[in-house]
Amino acid sequence: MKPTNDFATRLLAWFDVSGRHDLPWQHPRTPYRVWLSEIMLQQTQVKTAAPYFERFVAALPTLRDLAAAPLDDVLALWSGLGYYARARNLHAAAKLCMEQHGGELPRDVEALKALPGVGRSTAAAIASQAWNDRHAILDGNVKRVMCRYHGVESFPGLPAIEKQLWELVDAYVADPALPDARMADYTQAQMDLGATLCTRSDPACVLCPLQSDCVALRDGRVQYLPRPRISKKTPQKYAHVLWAEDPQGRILMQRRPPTGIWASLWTLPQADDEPLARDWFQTHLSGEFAHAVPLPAIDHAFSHYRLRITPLHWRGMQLRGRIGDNDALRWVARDELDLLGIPAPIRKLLLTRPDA
DNA sequence: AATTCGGGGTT
DNA sequence: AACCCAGAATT
Repeated sequence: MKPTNDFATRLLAWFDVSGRHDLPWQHPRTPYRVWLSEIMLQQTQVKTAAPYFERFVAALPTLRDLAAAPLDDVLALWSGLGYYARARNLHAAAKLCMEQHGGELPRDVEALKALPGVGRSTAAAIASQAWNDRHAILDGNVKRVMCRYHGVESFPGLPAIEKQLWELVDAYVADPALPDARMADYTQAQMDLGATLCTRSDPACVLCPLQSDCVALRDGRVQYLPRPRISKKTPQKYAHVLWAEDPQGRILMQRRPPTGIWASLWTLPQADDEPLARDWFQTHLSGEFAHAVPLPAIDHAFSHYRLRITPLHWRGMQLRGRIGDNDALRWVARDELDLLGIPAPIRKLLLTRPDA
């Protein structure tokens, strides 16, 4: 626990030679693009987020554009990326910046943390990368590096351990040998070290600039640190979805409620079991429920439960009465699907073409 | 302090 | 199958 060595100096020297200098959000590196990238990269790998980032900034190049866009457009750009609260928070934060910060991101970590979707680490990442301000991050990469470098033998997600890790990174970032002008590089260097060298499995310790005083390497503990969280098995849940097409081949889509899983996204009408699916059908549609064509079940895994989705398909359906022309239930043509935020497994299902 | 939010990739 | 990943908000 001696943050008085040349941690930052060695890390920056390594970064200059071996860091990542061509990530999409680095050219140009504007506050808006840094912010967007940090939100997209929460619990998401660079390789996954990169194409979404390119598409997003092409459609909404500035914070002003984002604030002015309909939420449905933002969710459509996020569709398939997961953790959709990030998209809703991003949109709300953009509007807040328009009203309270003159259309710009605030250059202040406390104001950044007050934005929805921005916590302590993300605020520090934005401030350091956008303006070279002196703030320490503590993301998954830094936690892994710190646990190994200091030989932390407890799961880093525990509040007490996390507090200890924050104290460590705060001490390192206060090193006078770390120049103000290099704070953006320092933050990027830590993430690059964790993502490309000090990886979860099979880290390249032989190439590491910190190998001379890494506790885990010294003690042969690298492959055991950081310790994993205590696992518990995830429950199995079930859902029946109703895929109804009208005579024009349009699909009946329903907007999910603003809270819970897939909040505010568009999906097929869904029920917990088949009797409830029948009830929904008979309330909303005219036709014969028993004429449903069952399609193969889809197994989808979330982080905290597994979901088996059983689709039922009908053609030539129409709604009862006048229900349907509203913001939560409507017929959608196939070529309009790209304009909606749709969960990945439902989008994948709709792209298959059920047989006659 | 524990749970809730996705989806893709790795092992 | 289990686990992880540039975490934050909610309860």
